[in-house]
Amino acid sequence: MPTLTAPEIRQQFLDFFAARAGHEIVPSSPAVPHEDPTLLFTNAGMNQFKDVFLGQGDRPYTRAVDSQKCIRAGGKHNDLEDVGHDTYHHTFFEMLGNWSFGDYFKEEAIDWAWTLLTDVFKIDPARLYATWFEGDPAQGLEPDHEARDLWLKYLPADHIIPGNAKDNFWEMGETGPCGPCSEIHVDRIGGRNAAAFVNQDDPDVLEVWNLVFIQFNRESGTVLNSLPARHVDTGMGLERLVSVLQDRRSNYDTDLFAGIFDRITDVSGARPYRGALEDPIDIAYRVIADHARCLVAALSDGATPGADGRGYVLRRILRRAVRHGRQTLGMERPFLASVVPAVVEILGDSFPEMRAKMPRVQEIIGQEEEMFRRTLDRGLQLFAEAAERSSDGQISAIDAFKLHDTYGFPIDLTQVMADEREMRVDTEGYEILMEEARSRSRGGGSVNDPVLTIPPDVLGKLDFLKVKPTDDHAKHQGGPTTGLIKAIWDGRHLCERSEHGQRVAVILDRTCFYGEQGGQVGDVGEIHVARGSSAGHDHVGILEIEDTKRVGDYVLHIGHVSHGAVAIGDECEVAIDAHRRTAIRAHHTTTHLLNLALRAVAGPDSDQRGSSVAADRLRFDYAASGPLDPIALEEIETRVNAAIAEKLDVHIGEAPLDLAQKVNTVRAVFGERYPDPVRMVAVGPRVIDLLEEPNDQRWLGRSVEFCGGTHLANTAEAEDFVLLSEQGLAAGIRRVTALAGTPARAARFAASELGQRLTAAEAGNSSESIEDLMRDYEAATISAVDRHTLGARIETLRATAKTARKAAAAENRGSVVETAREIAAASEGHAIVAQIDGADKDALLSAMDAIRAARPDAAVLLLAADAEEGRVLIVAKVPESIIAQGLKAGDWVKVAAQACGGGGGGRPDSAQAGGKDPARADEAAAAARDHANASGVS
RNA sequence: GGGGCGUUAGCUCAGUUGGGAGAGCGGCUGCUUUGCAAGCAGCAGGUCACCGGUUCGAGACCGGUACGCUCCA
Repeated sequence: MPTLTAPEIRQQFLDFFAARAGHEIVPSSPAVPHEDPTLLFTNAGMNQFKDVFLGQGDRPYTRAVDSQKCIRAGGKHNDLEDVGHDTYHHTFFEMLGNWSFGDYFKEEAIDWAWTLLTDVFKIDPARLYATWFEGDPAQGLEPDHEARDLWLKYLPADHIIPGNAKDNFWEMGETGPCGPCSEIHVDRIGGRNAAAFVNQDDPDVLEVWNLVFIQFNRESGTVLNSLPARHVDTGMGLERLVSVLQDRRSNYDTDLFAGIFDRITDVSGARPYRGALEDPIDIAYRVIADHARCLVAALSDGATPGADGRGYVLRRILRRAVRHGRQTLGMERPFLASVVPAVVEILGDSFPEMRAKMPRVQEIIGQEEEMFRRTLDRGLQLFAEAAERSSDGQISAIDAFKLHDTYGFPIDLTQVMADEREMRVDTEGYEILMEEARSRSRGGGSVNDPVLTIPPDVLGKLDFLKVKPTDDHAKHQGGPTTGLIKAIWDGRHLCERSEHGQRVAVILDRTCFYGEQGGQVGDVGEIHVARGSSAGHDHVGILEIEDTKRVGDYVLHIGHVSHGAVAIGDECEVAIDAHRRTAIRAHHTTTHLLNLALRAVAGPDSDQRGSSVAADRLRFDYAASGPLDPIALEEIETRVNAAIAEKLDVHIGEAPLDLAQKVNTVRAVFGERYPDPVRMVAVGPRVIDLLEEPNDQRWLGRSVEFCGGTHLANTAEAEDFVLLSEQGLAAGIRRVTALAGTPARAARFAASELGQRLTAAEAGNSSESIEDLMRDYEAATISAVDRHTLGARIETLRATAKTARKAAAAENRGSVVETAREIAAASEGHAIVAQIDGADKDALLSAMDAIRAARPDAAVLLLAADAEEGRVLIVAKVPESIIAQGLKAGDWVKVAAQACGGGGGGRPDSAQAGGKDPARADEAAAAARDHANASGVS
C-alpha cells in the first residue's frame, strides 16, 4: 500500500465524514480568536462551536467536520518549553474533528471512528486500544458502560481500558456542558499487548483520537443535569495521525516537516536533520520548524508580536526560534522570514489565508528578528561588562537578573556565554530575584473599583433564574424608554435591592442603552424608578449610569445609586445622555468614511485592525508598512469632508450574510465573524439597491460596512472632520485619531488662533515669548495637517530667534570681557572684587578667565546684578597661595550672597552663589571686600 | 494590568556628595595627499524628552506626563 501524504490524510478525513454521513465541511476558524478576549489562542477544535454547546447559538447544520488550526502556548495549556525536546509537542497543530450538535451520539461516533481508522486508513486493528469512563462516585458520575459495550463490538476485552475522571471525563469549565469521553490509542510497535502502556506517556503508545460525549450540564459543583440535546465533540491531532500512517516514530519525521527542515538546512548551511532526540542541532531544527509554523498561523490570522497578551507570547516564540538558530546553527543574520515559504508550501492549500498573507508575515517576522538582534547586541555588551566586574568567576545574580529583566537577555543565553568564558552564573540567586519581581508585579495591582462585569458562572445562574436576554432594539433609536429591573449585581453577588451610594450593574428586560460593542463605547445616562412597583415597595430611586457593557446577550448598566434605592421588579424610565450619543454617532459614521478614505489613499491592504468610537474622539487602527506623509493625511481629511459636504443619507438594513457579502464595495473586518442576517450600514446608497445590483460601479466609491453601531441619519450632521494624529502602534500596525462635529470645529478654531499669534510673532509685533507659543502649540488639539504647517513656521521662528540670541550673548560676552581686562589692568593687591552688571553666567565666567589670565596670583570675586530676573550672580576663584592664607572661595561667596539675600557655596578654590536682591549688590561687594581684608588678604 | 530601565550633538554613547555640557563617528573649512574606514589642523552643531518641586544654583535630587526598551500576569 502506498504511504499517504499529509494533505491526502487530511482530505480523506474530511471526505469520509462528508460523503458517508452528511457532515458539512467547515473551514478552520482563525488561530487567533479576535472575538473572544478570554482566550489567548484557539487551543481546541471546539472553540469555534462553543456558543452551540453553551446553547447561545446555532448553525444551519447538525453535523460538521473540520481541521482546526490550534496554538498551545502561553495560557493554561503551554507546550512552549517542551517543544524541540521530544517527538510530539507542538505550539501549532491541526485538530481533526467531527461534530454532532444534538444529532447522532455514541454509537455512530464510535462506529465511524473505527471504520475510518481500520477500513480507510488501514491501521492494524490489533494495535488499537480504547478507553472508557469508569465513573466517579465522589462526583456522582456513573460509569459509561454504554461506550464500553459499543467498543466490545470491535475490540477484544483486553484492549478496552477503563479510565478515571481526569483522563475520561471532559468539562468545559467549572460549570457548563460536560460528559464522558472515550480515547483511541495506537501502539506503534505491534505484535504485543500494550494495554499497560496506554496513557503512560510512552512515545510508542499514543492517544490519537478523543471522542467526547456531551450529555450533562453542570449547574454547580454538585448539581448535574442531563442535557436534552446531546453533542459529540471529537479531536484527532493531524500530526500524530500522520506519523502513525507514515510509520514514523516522531511527528517531526513526516512530510509535514521535511520541507521545512530542508529549507532550514539551505538557509543555515548546517548539516541535515537527523532526528536525534538529545542532539542540540536536531533540537534546534525542531524548535525552528515548529515555531515557524506557529508564527505563520498566528500572523496570517492577524496577530502581531508585541509587549503584552498574545503578542508577547508570539514575541517569545519568535525569539526562542531565533535563539536556537543563532546559538546552535550559527545563523547571525535574520533567517526566520526565509523559512516562511516552506511552511506555506506545505499548509497553504488547506489554509489559503497563509498564502495570501505571506508577504506581510515575512515582513513582520523580519522586523521582529531585527529588533531582537539589536536587543542581543546590547545584551552582549552588558554581559561583557558584567563579566569584567566579576572577581570570583561568577556572574552575579543581580547582573543576570538585570540582563533578563531590563534588557531582555535570556537567562539560558547568559549561561551559554558564561560557559564560553569558563564562568558560572548564580542561578539560585537569579531565581530568588525573579520570584521577588513576580510577586512585586502581582502585588502592585490597584484595588479601587470592583469589576462590575459578570463572570461566566453567574451568567449561568441568570439563565437558571429565567432572566431573559435584554431586548435592546431601542438602542438605535436612542430615545427614552421604560423597562423592568431584572437583576442587580454588586460585583460579588446578585442582590434583591441596592441602596443609595452603592455601585452596581443592573440588567433590565429592555433598554435603549448601547452596550460597548464593535469599538463603540457604552452609553451614559440615568435610570429613574418612580413610585410604587410590582414588588410592592414604595419608593423613588435614581441610578446614574457611567458605562454600559454587553455580557453574553445581556446589557449591563454600570453605575451607582445616586438617590433612594432600586430593587428587582421596579419599573423604570430609561434615558441616555443624548448629547453624548450625538457626538458618538458623528464619530462612528465618520469612522466609516475614514476607513473608506484610508483605503483609497493608503491602498487596499490597509485592513482595519480595530477601532474605538467615543464621544470625545475616534481612533482607528489599520495594517500598514509605513507612516502616512502629510500630503496623504490631508488627502484623507479632504475626502471625508467631501462626503460630509455631499450631505449623504446613511441607510441601514439587515440582509442575508451571503447576499450582503457579494456587494462589491463591502469591506469586512479581518478575522471577524458576522451574524446572519447581518446589519449593513451604507453611506449614500440604499441597502435595497445594493442587494439588487451588488456589482454596480456606482457603489465603488461608497462606504458600506457590516456594523451594529449607532449612526447619523445624514453625513451633514457631522459638520466637520479633523485628523489629529497618526502614529505607529506595533510592527505593521498604525493608528490615526480624529474628531468630528463640535470638537472638530474647536480644533479648527484653535489652529487658526495659533496661526494668528504666529503671524504676529513673525511680523515682530508680538510681546509673547516663543516658548509660550511653543507650549501652546504642543498642547493644542489641532489637525495633523495644521500641526505640520504651524510646526514648520514655529521652527523657523525659533531658529532666527536663536541666532539673534546667540549673537547678543556673544556681543555681551565680548564687552564684558573687555570690561574685565580694564578691571584687571586697574587693579592692585591680591583681592579683586568687581561688579559687572548685565553679564550672564557665561559672560561672568569668561570675565573671570580674562582677569585670572592677567592676574594669576589674585583672588577674584565678581558680581553681576540682574534687575530683570531679580537676582545677583556671584562667582569667586582663589589661587592656592591665598587659600593658604585663610581665604576660601566658598566662604567668600557665602558672605557676599548673604549680604544680598541669598546663599551659596563651593570648593575652596572655586565657588558660585546667588542673591535675590539686585538693589543690594553693592552691599554684597562691600561685604566681600571686608571679608577679604578680615582674612588678611588685600 | 503591574514592575524594572531608558530619553544628553545628525548617529552611538560618557557625564563620580548638585557648582563653567563631553568623547568617538558624521558634517563644514583649510592643508597635506590622492589605494578603499585616508592623515593633520580648525570650526559649527545641544530649551540635557516635557511639566512642576527642592536649592543661591539641577543634565544630575523628588513628584508627574509623554515616548521607547524590557520583564511578569
